[in-house]
Amino acid sequence: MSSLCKHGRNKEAREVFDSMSAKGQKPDVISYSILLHAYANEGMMDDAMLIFKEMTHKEVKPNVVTYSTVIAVFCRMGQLDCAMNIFSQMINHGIPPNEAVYHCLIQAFCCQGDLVKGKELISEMIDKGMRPNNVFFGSIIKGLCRKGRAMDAQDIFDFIIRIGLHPNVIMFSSLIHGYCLVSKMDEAMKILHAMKSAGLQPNVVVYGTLVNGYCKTGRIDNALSLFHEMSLKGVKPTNLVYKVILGELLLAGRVVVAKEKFNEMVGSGILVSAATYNTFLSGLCTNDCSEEAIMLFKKTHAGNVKIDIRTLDIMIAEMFKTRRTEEAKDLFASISVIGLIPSVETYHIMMTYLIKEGMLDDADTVFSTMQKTGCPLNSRLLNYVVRVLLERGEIVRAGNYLSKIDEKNFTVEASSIELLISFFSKETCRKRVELLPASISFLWKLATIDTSHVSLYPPETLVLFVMNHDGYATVSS
DNA sequence: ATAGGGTTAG
Repeated sequence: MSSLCKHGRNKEAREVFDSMSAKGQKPDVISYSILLHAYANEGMMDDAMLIFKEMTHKEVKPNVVTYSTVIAVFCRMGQLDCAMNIFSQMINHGIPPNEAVYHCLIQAFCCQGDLVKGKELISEMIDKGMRPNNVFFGSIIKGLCRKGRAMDAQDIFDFIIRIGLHPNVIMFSSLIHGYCLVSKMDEAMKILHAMKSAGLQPNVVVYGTLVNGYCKTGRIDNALSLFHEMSLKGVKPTNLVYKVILGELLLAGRVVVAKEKFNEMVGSGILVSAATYNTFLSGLCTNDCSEEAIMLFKKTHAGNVKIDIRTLDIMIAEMFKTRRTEEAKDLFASISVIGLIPSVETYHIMMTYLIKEGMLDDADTVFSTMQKTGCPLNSRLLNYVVRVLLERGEIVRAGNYLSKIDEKNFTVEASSIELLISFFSKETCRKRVELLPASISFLWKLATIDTSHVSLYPPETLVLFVMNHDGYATVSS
């Protein structure tokens, strides 16, 4: 039964359980507890409670594990009063609660109830001779911090120091993270100092948390100085810390420093993830350093720098933007050679730029390749393609992609409709409306009626056309 | 069989 439950096969476990009863065997406390726990784990709280009730009927005495599981069930459902009832019940039945039971309750009271009651229970368990450890408190502090309750986490933190425990690096970093989450960077820094005073050496997670916190609050120079302090202390920044700081530097337009940091990272020999590399490359591009990005990309293929499909997306787009159409096409062609798979985004970039370059047949070829490879089509791509085609006056091709939208039951986005309307409002283009697929061509009349928010078309079929505020057009009759 | 630590994710 135990192994069945472990593999999520609760139904079979239940069958084993039932067959035991059928054979006249009386399931023991452990069997009941296993089943109870399995149900609780799957969120089937009602079934779990039925098992618990069944035990009392069959006169199987719940033990500490059974109670603990039931208490956990109530705590998870946020029914703390019920949890406390079970807690009293077990004490009345002469079963002393253990650490697991206290942990459940304390965690629940601290994170979703009364902090004072939580602390009361902590004192109670200490009085009973149990020594809650750092792991135990760590999860409570994390739970509070996750909810943005850094001050309450601090309260518990101070409390455990008062009762003579020594928080470790992990607990300090949890609390620091808690303050970072609510943008209280000064408080977070106080904790860093407290940590140093306690004789603990901040590690890369602590520094990384703070660097990230400073970045997210726009205090990039503070982030940089911590970054510096970290290196001085011999704490090696990880790829992720670099990613955070590079992203932020480039967002702030600090290209020179970003380049320094990038070179430093590559030079240090750590593995540079594709995500970090992409952050750097796209940051360069948004800071008008496309040429540099392209040069870098061409030389950094090997070594400790990883690439992924997103890297190629960025570079293909950049090559188009810098009029390197052939190189863009070559790069696209090389994707499968490198062993990567183009994403919808890749196809999106290829098609829209090819159309903008007037290479319409190439764009169609890319589209059919996409269909052949089974890459899932999305509405955004089709709408985008329709718009760039319309902008070039390519009605027939736009019509083809509009039919695809229809076929797939996607929505024609409001901006696509707007473009259709403004295109066909031009006297010279009006007649070309018949080049559109029938399902779409009705739109041209809209242009002559009303292009604002609500229009009625055509009067004889009463079709209501509404431009939603979320940017989608809906047509209903 | 019960509770059960940390930072950044296009």
